[in-house]
Amino acid sequence: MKIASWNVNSIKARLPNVIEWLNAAAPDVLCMQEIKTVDEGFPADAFEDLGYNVAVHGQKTYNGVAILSKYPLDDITSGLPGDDEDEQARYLEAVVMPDGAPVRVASIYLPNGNPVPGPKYDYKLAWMARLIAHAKTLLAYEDSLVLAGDYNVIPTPEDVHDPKAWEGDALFRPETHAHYRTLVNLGFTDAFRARVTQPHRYTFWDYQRGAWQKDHGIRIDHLLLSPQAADRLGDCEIDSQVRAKPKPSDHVPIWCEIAS
DNA sequence: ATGACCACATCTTGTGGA
Repeated sequence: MKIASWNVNSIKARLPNVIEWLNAAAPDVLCMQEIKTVDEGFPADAFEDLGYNVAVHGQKTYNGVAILSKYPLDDITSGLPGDDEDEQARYLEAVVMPDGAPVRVASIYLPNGNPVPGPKYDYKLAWMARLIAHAKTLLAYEDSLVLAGDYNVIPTPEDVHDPKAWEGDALFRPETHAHYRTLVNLGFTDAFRARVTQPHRYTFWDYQRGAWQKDHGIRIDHLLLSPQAADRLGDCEIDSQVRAKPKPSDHVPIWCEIAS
């Protein structure tokens, strides 16, 4: 099963790009982030026409996540558990059954957290703490689990063009790294790093300052695998060339294969 | 040339993104 994650930065602005990529890459599952629309505004028909089932957790203007799947989507959870007051649509989870064995998939849009310090950074760290707590629950199921999404975390200095320029940023701060390591150390495998050791491979290039042309990027979109999924990991790649298309998102898709 | 983006809202400018 091929599973992908892509922060599309508005599904309405990006629909042609997303359809073109789906036709070329043919993932079985696509987790999308920053769809920037309510559920009713999501172009589900366009994806159903391509053979996908659709689950959406939308929000007006900001955030919003979705999952497309060639297989039916069951046991759907909308919103990250742990805070009933949290209105932001940043988490959607579902179970797919490609061949009799369940694969649980989550589409994650982790808060950016800038500026630091401030309430946005406090929210980021609190959100990460909730994700850690929920991930513990999910790992206890001992099924294949893929936490896919835009983590807004640059894991190491090798994952950014100019580490010095990012010192103190919410994506690269020590507290951010500590939370991210706590999550990974629950037993997850970073699918990309399990397959590609080459440094300076990125999933995001800013629209500004010619970042794409200069390859000034950051690696912040990640596929975290439970042990059961990691045991079945095949290829993992970043489809960087998507960034060179007309009207691109500032993020590109990352995908991996999970064998049956 | 030391700058340069993009998407959304009900808008001609501010906010948010990373």
